[in-house]
Amino acid sequence: MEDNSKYKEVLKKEGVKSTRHRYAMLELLEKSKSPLTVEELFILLKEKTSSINLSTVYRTLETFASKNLVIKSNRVDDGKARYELNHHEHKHHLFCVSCHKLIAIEECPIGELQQILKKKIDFDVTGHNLEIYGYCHNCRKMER
Amino acid sequence: MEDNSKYKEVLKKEGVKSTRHRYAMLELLEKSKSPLTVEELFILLKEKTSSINLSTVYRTLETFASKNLVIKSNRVDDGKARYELNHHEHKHHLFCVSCHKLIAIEECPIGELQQILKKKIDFDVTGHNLEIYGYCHNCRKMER
DNA sequence: GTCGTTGCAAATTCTTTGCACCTGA
DNA sequence: TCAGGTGCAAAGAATTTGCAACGAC
Repeated sequence: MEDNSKYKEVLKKEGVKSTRHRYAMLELLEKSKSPLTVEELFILLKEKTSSINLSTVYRTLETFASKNLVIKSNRVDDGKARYELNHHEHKHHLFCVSCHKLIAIEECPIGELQQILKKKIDFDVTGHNLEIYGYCHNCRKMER
Repeated sequence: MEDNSKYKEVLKKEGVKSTRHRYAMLELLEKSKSPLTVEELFILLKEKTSSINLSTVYRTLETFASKNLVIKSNRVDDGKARYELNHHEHKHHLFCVSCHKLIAIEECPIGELQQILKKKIDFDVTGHNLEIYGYCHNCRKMER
């Protein structure tokens, strides 16, 4: 028996119904180390739960996004939207332009710049968005 | 008679053929103050040149992007890719969330991070994109 | 003449929608 | 009960592709 009380509470707070599909989606998104495409999440859901429809995944993700439970991004340039749980924490991702893998990193080089901007031009940074492109370890090996 | 010699040279350097469609595309992209969707560019092209096919626009933009003549981005969350001329200048922008002013800055905090990523996880950075949000000098004053 | 480029139509891929049925509150 | 959630099939939108004709070099 899984403990879905945490998710149940979250969903209730947002005024949407609790269903096993939604628990599963939140759980998978929470587990995932990087943003998932709808397709990826759909496949994981089919493995995890009995059955689910693609439209349901799309619709539910849209619902979640409108409640700010998840963050939708089109950052990666392959025409697929990606969703991640809104942890309200700070993380950036590396995107491998060869294999399309996303790698989360803890490093954030903005902090220092933030101070500089404040001093230099009195600009008060409230947020930022950083995307880094390149070749991951594996693809670098293959390119050699 | 238009002077396309500039574009001709660029195209030749990249080893692709020079055509009037391509001149028109480069010119329109150069004129545009903001990245264009394929559709937008297509409409402008139809006004400008006699006729052109949508697939040609798609194919040519892809060619240009692969030669780094243009930059493709999916920043805007409407499922449409946008293209802008690659001016090869490295600059970031501060975006004031209050007055919507864009401020260009020279500072770039990525260089150091790039080295770290290479050493730490053998990730080879080829590009990045940084957007910084906040309140500019003027709007800060008003907030006080 | 050759090979890259283009037009056209059809195919693909990602996403959305209409409608009937189902289910949680 | 009953409004919101879901499945299914079909529609829609953005983008890609196959192929024949065309045009730059």
